[in-house]
Amino acid sequence: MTNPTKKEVTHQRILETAARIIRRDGFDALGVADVMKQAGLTHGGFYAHFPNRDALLVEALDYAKRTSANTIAVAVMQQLEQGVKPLAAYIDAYLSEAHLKACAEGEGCPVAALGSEFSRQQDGIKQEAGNAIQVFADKLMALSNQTLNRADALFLVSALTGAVQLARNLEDPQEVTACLSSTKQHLLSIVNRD
Amino acid sequence: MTNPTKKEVTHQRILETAARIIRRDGFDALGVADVMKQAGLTHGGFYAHFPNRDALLVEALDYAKRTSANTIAVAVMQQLEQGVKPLAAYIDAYLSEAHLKACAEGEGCPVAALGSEFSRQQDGIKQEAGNAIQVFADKLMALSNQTLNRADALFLVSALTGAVQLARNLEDPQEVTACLSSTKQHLLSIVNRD
DNA sequence: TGTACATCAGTGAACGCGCGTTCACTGATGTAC
DNA sequence: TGTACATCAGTGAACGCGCGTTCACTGATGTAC
Repeated sequence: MTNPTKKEVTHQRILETAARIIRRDGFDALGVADVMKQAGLTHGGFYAHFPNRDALLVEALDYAKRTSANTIAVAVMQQLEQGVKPLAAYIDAYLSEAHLKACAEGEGCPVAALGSEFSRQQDGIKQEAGNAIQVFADKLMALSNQTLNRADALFLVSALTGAVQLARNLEDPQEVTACLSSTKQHLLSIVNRD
Repeated sequence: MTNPTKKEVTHQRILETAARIIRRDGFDALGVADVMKQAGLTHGGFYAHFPNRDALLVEALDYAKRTSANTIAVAVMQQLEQGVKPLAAYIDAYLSEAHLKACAEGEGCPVAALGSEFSRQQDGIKQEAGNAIQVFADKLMALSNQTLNRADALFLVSALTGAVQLARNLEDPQEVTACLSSTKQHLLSIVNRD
């Protein structure tokens, strides 16, 4: 792990900016000039970092996948200290208002933020999306101490992402809470059956 | 119900085309010239039917909401004749490979097809989306003979749409089946607890 | 240590293209007498 | 029933604008001797 060059630092900053934009505004909303401007650069330099816009999208999704875990990890840690089981803690954190807010700001789970857009993107994005889902399912299985099988893990992924997405589309705050807590309750009761 | 004018017939055809495009390719992918061409017209005439592109998107989503039920209704009917309970039949049809295919062709449930895009669109779309979710939840409650409360109906909506979305993002056919059948199993067991 | 030159990272003007929108026009349908 | 005119539904050329991409250039950093 040698010191990163100036260019590598800039590259990371562009990625970080792009990862936020695609999660907050969607793939189509990302403009080359816009990303560069938000990263404090001018648009011309973009092609020294990426061959084209498509390549940035793929790298940005990968970056989002690798870093979005952090937001939730903090909340999980807090619960673990209180003796809550790891998987239950994760479910609780994923379905929290804090994660909902993070999503709106482009810092939440990319599967929830972009779930319905993956299938319309270039192959590279579809592959990254597939990988993100695998990683997500693997993490849930690991948190369950391997008591969860793959099919059930996929169910959990779909229920978690579906709930966050639906909650974001409800205007009434009471219904948002109802959707989140109802999902939390059902998933925990399934998970606690060991 | 008087005879529709020629213009009204054309208007419907544009809507039908647009409803398919937005569900198959997303809101951003809909181009005015493209819709008109697919509807057998030239782009110039568009503005005699809609004030602008945004207005078409809203009307098209409304149209999608009103008509997407048909695809599933057929499958539900078949099961009802075999004595399956209405809500169970609906869940089974919604999580079928047939519905997955319909989604890919722009004829499936708009909430599953566009779930992660609603929150980034104009207010009119957000309202239509909110309404589509309400209608969806109401339908599930009606099918359950009102044994389902609103919070649980919202959970079902999120789990159903989440599962279809996730299934569409999995490449491995075995995992697609695993995701769908695992969700089916869990939801039915929740629903059958009456 | 100082000078000359090469490389690096980023700038900003310019391009081509697609898309939403406008508008003058046309051919077909309907209405008045 | 036939003629004259108005309205309707759609056509296609043209516009302005934004966006992805290219490229000649610049100032800063590093290297050779």
